[in-house]
Amino acid sequence: MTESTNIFKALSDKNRLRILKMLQIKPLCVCEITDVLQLAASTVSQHLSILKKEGFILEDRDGKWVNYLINQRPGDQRVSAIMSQLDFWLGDSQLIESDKQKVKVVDRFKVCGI
Amino acid sequence: MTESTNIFKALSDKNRLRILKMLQIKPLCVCEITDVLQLAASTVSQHLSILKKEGFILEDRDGKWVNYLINQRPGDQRVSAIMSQLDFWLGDSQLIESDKQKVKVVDRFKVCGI
DNA sequence: CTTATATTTCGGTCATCAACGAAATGAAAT
DNA sequence: ATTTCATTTCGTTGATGACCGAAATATAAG
Repeated sequence: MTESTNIFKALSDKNRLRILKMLQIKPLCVCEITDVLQLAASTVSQHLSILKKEGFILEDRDGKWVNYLINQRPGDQRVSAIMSQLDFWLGDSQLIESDKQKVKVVDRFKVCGI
Repeated sequence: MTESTNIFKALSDKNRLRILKMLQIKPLCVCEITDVLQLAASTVSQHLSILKKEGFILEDRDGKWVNYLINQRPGDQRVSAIMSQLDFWLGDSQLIESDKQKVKVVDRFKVCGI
């Protein structure tokens, strides 16, 4: 009996919304996201697993890295609806802007393995 | 410093979604909602206050009753967007259908003051 | 094969939230 | 004014969730 998950619950966490916005810039690996959000890698991994389970993102292993990226063809129409207008749902905050800047310059060879 | 509330958080609770669906049938007072959801009146009151704060619903006092109803002109565009297609966001479950039936026959003069 | 790095899983802590009953408030009826 | 009923507010409890560090896993490099 697959309990139908509430799609809003996956989006009720601010850091998960931040991750979605970051991935709209470009695919990122866990440690890059960790560096921007300043959270433990295990925490970020948990958030990513929730977003993946709901169909918002996909993972793509590349050697020892796992890249996460926006799912361009989600099975759930509601997911497409939200992702196509994420700015509308989110509103642009100072924090999101700051994340964007960091994502643009983040370099996994510098921030990983610290 | 009005902390911008996450609109998804207000919708992340199943019982609050049930309430919104019920109010789409007709305005209801607290004890009617209490009767359908089978929750304590204080709990229902709390849910209603959250939905009201986010602009989903309005209250309209009528003597000793307080009727709650869908806000037809929400200030927040996201609220209108969700409410105009609530079925799309929610999906129709067995539980929601059952709530609808109960709402149609509920009578405040019978269920209140028990 | 061993080491190093990236990630996930696990176990635990702390904060948040839904739920309740009791007490307080609001509004009518007696 | 007092009682009655609907609702809200308050204080508490139990469940859920975000977070962390440590241990386990996966992959690449030496």
